[in-house]
Amino acid sequence: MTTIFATHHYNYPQNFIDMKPKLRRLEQAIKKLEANLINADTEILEQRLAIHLGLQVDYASELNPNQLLAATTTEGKVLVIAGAGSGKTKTLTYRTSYLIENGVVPKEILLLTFTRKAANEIKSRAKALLASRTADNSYINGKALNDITSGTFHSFCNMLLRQYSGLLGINPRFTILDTGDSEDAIDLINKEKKYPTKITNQAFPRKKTLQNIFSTSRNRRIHIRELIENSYPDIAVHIPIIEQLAVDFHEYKRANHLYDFDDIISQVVRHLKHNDTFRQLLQKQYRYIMVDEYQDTNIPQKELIDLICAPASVSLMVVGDDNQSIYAFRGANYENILLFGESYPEAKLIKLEQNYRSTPAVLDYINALSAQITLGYQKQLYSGLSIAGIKPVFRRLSDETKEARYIADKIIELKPDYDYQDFAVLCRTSFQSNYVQLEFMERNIPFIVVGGIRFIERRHIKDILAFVKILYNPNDTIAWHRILTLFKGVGAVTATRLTQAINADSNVNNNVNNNVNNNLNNNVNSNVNNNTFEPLLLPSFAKKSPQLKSLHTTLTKASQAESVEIVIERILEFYIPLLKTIEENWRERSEDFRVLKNLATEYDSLDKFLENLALDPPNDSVATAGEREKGEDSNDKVTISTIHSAKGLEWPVVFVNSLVDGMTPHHRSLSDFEELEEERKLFYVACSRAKSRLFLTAPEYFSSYSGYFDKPSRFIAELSADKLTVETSKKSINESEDPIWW
DNA sequence: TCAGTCTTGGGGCGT
DNA sequence: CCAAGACTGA
Repeated sequence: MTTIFATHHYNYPQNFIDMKPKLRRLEQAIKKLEANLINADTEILEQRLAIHLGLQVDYASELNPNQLLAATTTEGKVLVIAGAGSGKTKTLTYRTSYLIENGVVPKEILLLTFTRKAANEIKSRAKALLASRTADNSYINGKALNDITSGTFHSFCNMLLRQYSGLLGINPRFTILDTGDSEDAIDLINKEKKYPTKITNQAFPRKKTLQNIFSTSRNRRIHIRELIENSYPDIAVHIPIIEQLAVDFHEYKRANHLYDFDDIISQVVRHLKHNDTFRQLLQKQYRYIMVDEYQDTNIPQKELIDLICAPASVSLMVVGDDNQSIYAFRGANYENILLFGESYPEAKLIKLEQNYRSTPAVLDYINALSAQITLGYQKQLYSGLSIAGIKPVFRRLSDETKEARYIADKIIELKPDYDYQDFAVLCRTSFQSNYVQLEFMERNIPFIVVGGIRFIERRHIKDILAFVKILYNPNDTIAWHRILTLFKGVGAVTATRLTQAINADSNVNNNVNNNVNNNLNNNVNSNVNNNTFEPLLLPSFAKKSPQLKSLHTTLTKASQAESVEIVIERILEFYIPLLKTIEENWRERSEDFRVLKNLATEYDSLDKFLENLALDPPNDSVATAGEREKGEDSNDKVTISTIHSAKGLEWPVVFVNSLVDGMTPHHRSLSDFEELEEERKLFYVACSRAKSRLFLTAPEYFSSYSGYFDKPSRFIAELSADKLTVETSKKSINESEDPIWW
């Protein structure tokens, strides 16, 4: 095979520990399930549809044979391998409609996805499908679909915890800790406990590392000791303290009605295991379960599904693409999809391989990438298009700025044939989008940024939300701590004491409230008794800062507000003067508050507001949100996105930049076989977003504290040369010679 | 106990 | 290169 680069130039290290035993087990599971592959057999399908002659939707003519097979296979356990662009959402939509048309009660359907957007899309498309044909004598109304339970794993479990709080014996008024909140909590506990963390020269890990260890340990079911010994050997001396801290952290969250992202899933799993009534209730209610993006589930999520689907009578269809598992860093376990046949020996396998997205030239490239992935179900995407299209282009440029300039040039060059919204620039890290953003600003190319530093992670937004959290859950010690330490004169020690004093009070109030009524509805669901904040006024605390009295007044006023928006308004009256004293760019930051207030108008209760911000955070940049307010709401913009955020989307013209070995694949994943495979899949996801044009670019070098990188990405280097066009300033290259730009 | 200064160490993707 | 931690003086 002729590769693009002479391989002797590029010796990419490959010193992995022996993966063979693990790979062999996975291979066997795959092989076993491959034996249960079912293919569209027209005769059988016709029979299947003939039984229901009165169907409103013409499934057979609107779906291809395998899509039809998937949509009409309604019983048992099924894995659908849906390649990129193979009409996965369409298939799920038609399957939903088919279930309803066959008399399945919408309440019995559970649809789990990874983004709320995907869930809503399937539901609303199915609704439209049925509604559009119900003009005459229909027996079904699209509205019935509102009763389908759909959402992300997190929103589903969050709903269960609140709805069944009585049965589960928990307080439904919990608040959700995001990753940053969890880190703060861990730090706080660590400081309070005063464990001997400095007895050796080896520094005690930071809160971020600790949070990561705790989360990974839970999501991958690895004991902390083992995890540290394998992945963080430097800090092994601290294992006993870290293990103790994990216990403390857990108890702290339970005591204060705090749930982090992992708790939301894991606690439901725990209750499902131990509470027979709860488990049977769910098994009885959800008879038809569909799971999207199954390759990205983690162990607790898989357990959740397995527990509900344990009875043979519960129908389960999981859909995914093992080539696109790119979330191992947050605990996703790519083995779930590969071992499906091991969990369900009777399971059937269906494959969707016809691609409706890309031209044959692009498809040829992504099939070649797919072939480089070591492990997975057999698949070969094919196109129905007869025109080959244009091969992907690879271009190397001297640095990141030139790379951005090249992208801008190309967009301007192609603009006559496309709209701005037809272009996307996909970056490995959100940081890399900065160069592109700068260049686009200079060149007046309109753009929207997806992913990256998110709105709710900004300090001032988190501050405001901390006030709201207190009003909702006065036990939210993390929020209290955050607010109290804003004041001059109040530090960690005073904040902790004050928080404890308040907590002692509100715990009493809470217990009373819980026994009486879980559904307080007088105002915006505030859980606050007026005396909850009394400790702020105690002379011993009040003398520390005059702000504490104002805080008391503010919280009391806000707790009586009649809408979420007014709650925010009251908080801002207090907070903005404070912000002026701590941030020079307070004016700039204040812009964000308008966005926050706008968001608030969409909610009529504090819990929905907080819940949605935590579980489905807005990821638009504030710049775009501001423009939208000003009325510049043209959608004709180039998308700049991380590859992760681009999953599931498509554009006619796609640019993937930073294709230097060390950026893509990321240098932190080079020494681990599985992580490297995931990087490869990430590149596969990026390339398979393109419909007709794909541009791959790489700077000459990339240097950072972690090293100097100057080889082109191995993912490009290892492919046969005829799959893409290498573009140079002099047009094409002479294959026998090293081009000057190497 | 707080807050300001010095030092070290970590930097990725996101529900 | 920036942010989080350690140190230190008030």
